[in-house]
Amino acid sequence: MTNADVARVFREIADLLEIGGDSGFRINSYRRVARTIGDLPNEVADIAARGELGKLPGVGKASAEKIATLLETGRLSLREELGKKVPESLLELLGIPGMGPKKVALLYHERGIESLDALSRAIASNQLDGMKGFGAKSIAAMREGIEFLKRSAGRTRIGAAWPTAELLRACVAEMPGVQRVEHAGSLRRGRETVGDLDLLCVGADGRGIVQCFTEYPGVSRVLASGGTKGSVLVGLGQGREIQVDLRVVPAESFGAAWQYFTGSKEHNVRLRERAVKRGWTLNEYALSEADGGKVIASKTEEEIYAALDLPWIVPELREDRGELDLREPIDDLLTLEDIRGELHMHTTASDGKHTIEQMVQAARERGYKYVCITDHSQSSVIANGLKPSRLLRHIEAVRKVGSESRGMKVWVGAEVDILADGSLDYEDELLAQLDFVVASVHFGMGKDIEHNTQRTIAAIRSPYVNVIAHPTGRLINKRDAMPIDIEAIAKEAARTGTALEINASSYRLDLRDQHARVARDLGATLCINCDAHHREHFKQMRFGVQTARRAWLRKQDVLNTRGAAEVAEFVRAKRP
DNA sequence: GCCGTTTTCGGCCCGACTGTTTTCAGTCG
Repeated sequence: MTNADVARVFREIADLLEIGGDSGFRINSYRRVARTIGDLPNEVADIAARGELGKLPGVGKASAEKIATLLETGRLSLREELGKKVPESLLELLGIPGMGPKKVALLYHERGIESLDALSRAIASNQLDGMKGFGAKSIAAMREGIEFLKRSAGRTRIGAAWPTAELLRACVAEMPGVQRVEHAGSLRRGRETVGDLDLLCVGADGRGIVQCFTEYPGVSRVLASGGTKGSVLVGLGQGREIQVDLRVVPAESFGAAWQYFTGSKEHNVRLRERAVKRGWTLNEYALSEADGGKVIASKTEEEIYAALDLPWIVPELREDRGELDLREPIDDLLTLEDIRGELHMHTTASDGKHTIEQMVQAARERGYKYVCITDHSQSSVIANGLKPSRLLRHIEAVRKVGSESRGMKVWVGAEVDILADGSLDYEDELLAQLDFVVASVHFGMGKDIEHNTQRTIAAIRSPYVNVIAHPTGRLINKRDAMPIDIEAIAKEAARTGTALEINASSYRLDLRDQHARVARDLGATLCINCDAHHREHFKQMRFGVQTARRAWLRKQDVLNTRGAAEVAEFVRAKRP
């Protein structure tokens, strides 16, 4: 059983308990366990084998036993009993916006509705008419909700959501009476996917601004529209939609509101607990004395954190992953401005869209000090990988561009396939002619964790390999990460002086945040690359940097924050 | 079910919007 499997079982238990009307606190603890396991960078089975399940946050004696049973037998009696009490297909009904456990239970007990299809049929044949709590508007909302569920494929890649978010922010900024507007939610925290978009604005006439917002031309449906809050659906293209929430607050509440709507939910719960312990209460308007007492802080996030004896915590860290235990802010947390070059990109020599000159020019326009051209190796046939003879000519071509490049170092490298047995797609004699080598797996990812790990470690041990690119091969929302032992890989990378990539493409973001954090903790150097196949792809660096910040990476942890001479020294130190 | 600077029991974060049960429960974030 993978971590995701264990997490799913705990989530399903929580959902089923909720439909059954169990204690909210008990339900929450199952959700907490699901989240803890789902977030783990390493295998929960290894933690179980060491007898350390109870050390995980939110995992007590009862949950530890359930996890162990699940890992040993693949089954859990509580889960199976709950599945017998009510049909499992009820879980899919919870996905309908506006539909919660109480309504699902009511539909099941009073009308025997067990699935999305059954609900669609019941609505179509007016079977819900006269049901208590289900008026005409509720039924219409359910019908549209089912349609939305079919159109939306869950969470959206941050790269797909970002342009729409920026457009909406600019649009709200132009509305009459709006003084300030900012992103909040998981977009601001830089998560790899977002569930919805959150905008927060300062303005006096909330109702007027919300009204104006719901009339924006891109809005396909208005979900809610009140005096301080509006929710709408906006098209993302290709028939996909995303929910966008706008909150309007007075200027004096902006800090409290921004903190509140940035989340994460878990971070906020911890923060409010901290407030309660001091006899205060924290909401989106202010940190204040309990029972409507005087306001302690509200204007800025900094004031609120300071009142709770905390440094201001950067949004990417707000995940309840230990950031509230920090006494001091992390020095030198990586920023976009720290990035001085890119070491993984493609040209028309393999499957890129631009020539060497065009890619170099695009990097120059971003202010980079160096680039490395890394086209595909011969085994990547579909990507027009280079046979050795072509590579030799390509090396000459890149060196020529480099010799004519003023103020920016141009290196020649390759993205070399790691073959099934861990060997590389070019001979050492050829690799030795390159300035820098990126190695990666492109096929045969379906193997087990032991095989994948040894395959990657074999590549790390080559004296010519400088970066392992997209180490798990995942494609967000498309292909799962291949299982790897990140601790073993990170230790070997640290020992040999090999960097591990955070691929900044929003399709990949690989290593992901939690993996990168483990890698850094074990002493490995990270390297953030856009894997650009088009000059526009350089813009994805912001997502890679946010992922790195979520991994608590500092400037010194990242290879391409260093100068060209230091990068060259990183290579030289590993060569024979 | 979890947890502890109110520590082994008794708490566990907070408010907006909607529909409709006309005083509030359900859902959401």
